Amino acid sequence: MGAGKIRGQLLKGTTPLLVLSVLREGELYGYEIAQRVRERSGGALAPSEGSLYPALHSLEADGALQAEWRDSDKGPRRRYYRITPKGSGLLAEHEAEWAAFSVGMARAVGTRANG
Amino acid sequence: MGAGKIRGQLLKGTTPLLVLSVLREGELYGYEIAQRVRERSGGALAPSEGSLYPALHSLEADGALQAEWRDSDKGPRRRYYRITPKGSGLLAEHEAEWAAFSVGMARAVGTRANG
DNA sequence: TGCCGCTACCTCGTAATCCAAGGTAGATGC
DNA sequence: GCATCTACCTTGGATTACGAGGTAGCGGCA
Repeated sequence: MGAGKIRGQLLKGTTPLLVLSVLREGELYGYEIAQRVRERSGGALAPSEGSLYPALHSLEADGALQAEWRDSDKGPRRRYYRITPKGSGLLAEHEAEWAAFSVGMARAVGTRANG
Repeated sequence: MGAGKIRGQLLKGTTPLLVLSVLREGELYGYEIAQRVRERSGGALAPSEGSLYPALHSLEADGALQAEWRDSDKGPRRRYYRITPKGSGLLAEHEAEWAAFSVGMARAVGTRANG
């Protein structure tokens, strides 16, 4: 069954990290963030809108993101998100936490451990 | 290490994988499983009893674990858990899912921890 | 005897947050 | 008008981690 999307509990807590991480590239709007995450993860990760938009609002409320409405030539207006200095700090924290977690999992599960 | 245990949402969905993984070594009882996970992860992961015991019961109900009460020389009796063939299959699935998730995260975030 | 601390099991309520499904709305094509 | 695509947003149900509390046996200590 190969390349199914990851769904369910594993994604919990990673949405802010994914959002902040893709926004490091520059400004993006919500719909585009979802596509970018899916692309960059090779299709493995695809946070749904029901979790993406609340996460964006939460990050904006925390001051980690700065947002702005802009009209589009075609289609509805878009809300562009940009990472703030505070967001960069938060990203660093999330990255460190993910790294620690990932290393801990690798050791505990040990499918490929050195010892 | 032990600077900070991973807590909260990141652990979601990983408890069955961790339990099955440490039980690959052989029979263990619940309290011991928790200690083993903590040791093997270098202190990074420490599922609490409030999540460990429900997970054990759930895995046993699914037929992934086989359990047996035994008296102890000192202290209360212990419930020893052993992994079943079905549990081994489930472990393989969880490992594959974790691997896919971990790789997807590494690609999306750009922070590699293992492999 | 009584109390405390350790091991070892279990359950409950709260909190987080994911997902599916549905809703609003503009632009385009038939 | 109606369907379709983009793009935003909300709601309700489900999963599950955690803290706090409970039951119990054993040993140490006064």
